[in-house]
Order: sequence, then structure tokens, then C-alpha cells
Amino acid sequence: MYTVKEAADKMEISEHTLRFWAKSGFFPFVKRNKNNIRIFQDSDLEWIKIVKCLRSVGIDNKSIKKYIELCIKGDSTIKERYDIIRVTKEKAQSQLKELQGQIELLNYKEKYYRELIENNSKDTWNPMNKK
Amino acid sequence: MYTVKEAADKMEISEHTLRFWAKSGFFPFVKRNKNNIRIFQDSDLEWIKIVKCLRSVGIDNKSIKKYIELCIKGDSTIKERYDIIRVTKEKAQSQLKELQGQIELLNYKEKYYRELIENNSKDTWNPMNKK
DNA sequence: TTATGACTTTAGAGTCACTCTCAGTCAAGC
DNA sequence: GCTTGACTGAGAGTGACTCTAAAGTCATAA
Repeated sequence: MYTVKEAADKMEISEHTLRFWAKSGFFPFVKRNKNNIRIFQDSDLEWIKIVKCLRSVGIDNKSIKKYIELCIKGDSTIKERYDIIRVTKEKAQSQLKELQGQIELLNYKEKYYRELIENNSKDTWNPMNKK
Repeated sequence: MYTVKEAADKMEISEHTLRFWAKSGFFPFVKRNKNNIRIFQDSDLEWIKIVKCLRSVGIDNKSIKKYIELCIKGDSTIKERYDIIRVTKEKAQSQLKELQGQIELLNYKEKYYRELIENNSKDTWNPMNKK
């Protein structure tokens, strides 16, 4: 049983973001107490986890909403949900490759700068140092 | 020698984004022809590559601008640039870990759905199917 | 018993990074 | 000359937050 703030802390997102997601209709099943306060249960945190996952892979909020609605609609939508997850995983995997490439580039530049510093030499790569 | 459109195509970003980046002051060294048209050289594409890399790791445009300005300022800023790249690489590496975790979750869900389909069983995980 | 403070709620304004539309310029081809 | 097509900058629109303000609830201290 968590308030918005507690759930946000536990899931490592901002309170604002969790409220925004709630307002966006991502958690229609979250109950409220008699004072209209949202009370998240452990099972609700699992949903936050999935939303967080989908968002971090760049799925837009409209599509996340759609996915949640499919879940609520019940077992008739399992095939459709399966396809969404499969495509999303493929997307995530290509992002992983991309990110690995970027890390390589950063690594190359890091080494380049370190050598410049160690050898006290000039940055010949910089277009401002050319011509 | 590329126009905005050609450079954008080559670097796999949208023409709009490249224009936006140019307007943001990321490529002050890009020359223009007599008709005021930006002409990107191969060395300029390397800069686009770096900007793309920094953006994709979540560095904000203000910080990218600052990094570009440090480069232009010359060799006195090498240490500072080194630090930026080092921190950025660390950031990217933790993003990589995060992304790997998300892929694992997607993988788990994919398997779960596939088994539901194969065995024609009910989605017991769905909060809408409970109670 | 009132009031103070620490929480919650919502609506709505602000921000960032695009993303798009549009009016205008210019060189080349008909 | 006229149109086509690619370029230009200004500025409006969008998505996803991010923040602020005002109002409600509740426990505890004066």
C-alpha cells in the first residue's frame, strides 16, 4: 500500500511523472481511499514497471495507453499484446546496438583526449585548429 | 560537400532536426555558398556524429552547445572536454545496463504471452482477471 | 479548540527538443 | 517570362514531462 510519492520513490521515477502517467490513464485499476488518495498495491507497482519499460524504449504514451486497454479488455487480446511486446523487444535490441556504438565512440574520444593530455599535444582533429 | 538534406540523409537524422541543430549553434564552422546555402563537408559530418551521440545519451542541447564552444575555444579546454566525455560515457554505460534489464523484462513477457497462446490458457497475471 | 505543518489532490502554466508549416529567395529548365 | 524544386528563417504546434498554485485532510501541539 503506497501513496503516489511512496510508489514513485520505490519505482525510481518522479512523483510528477507518476501523477502524469496516472492522469494519462495508465493505471485505471488503482484504488483510492475515502479521501480520494491513490493507494498503489504491489501488483500496481508491476504495472508501473511495465510502463517504465515501454517508455524507456521510446514507446509513446498513446501506444502505452492502448496496450493497457488491451490488457484490461481481457484474454481475447493476448495475441495482439504478444505482437506489441515482440516488436518492442526488437526495437529495444536495436537500441542496444546503437547505444553500444555510441559508447565505442565515446570511448575512442576519451582515449584521444587522454593521450592529448598525457603527451601535452595539440588537438589536430578540431576543425578550429586546422588550416 | 552536402546540403542540409544530403547531410541529414547520410547521418540518418531528419532534415528538420539538422536545421534545428544548426540553428541551435552546434555547427558554427559550417560554410555557406554565395546563395547562403549551408555546405557540409566530411569533417562536418563527424561533428554531426558527435552531436547525435551526445543527444542519444540524453545530453541536453545547452550542454552540447557548451561542449562545441569548448572545442572551438581550443587546446586550453582539453581537460574539461575530457571530463565531459568521461562522465557522458559513464552515463551511457549505466543506460546500457538499464536497457539490458528492460530487454530481459520484455523477453519474459514475450515468453509468458507465447505460452498463454500455445496452451490456450488464461492471463492470470492481469489484475482485471483477478478477483 | 484552533492552528500549524505535512501530506494529498487537481488544473493549468512552463519547458525542452523537436516537428512542421509557411512565406520568401534563388538557379535551372521549358 | 514562368514554373519547379531545393533552400532559407520565423514561428506555430506537439509530446512528455515538470512545476506551481490552490484547496482538502489529518495528526499533533499550543
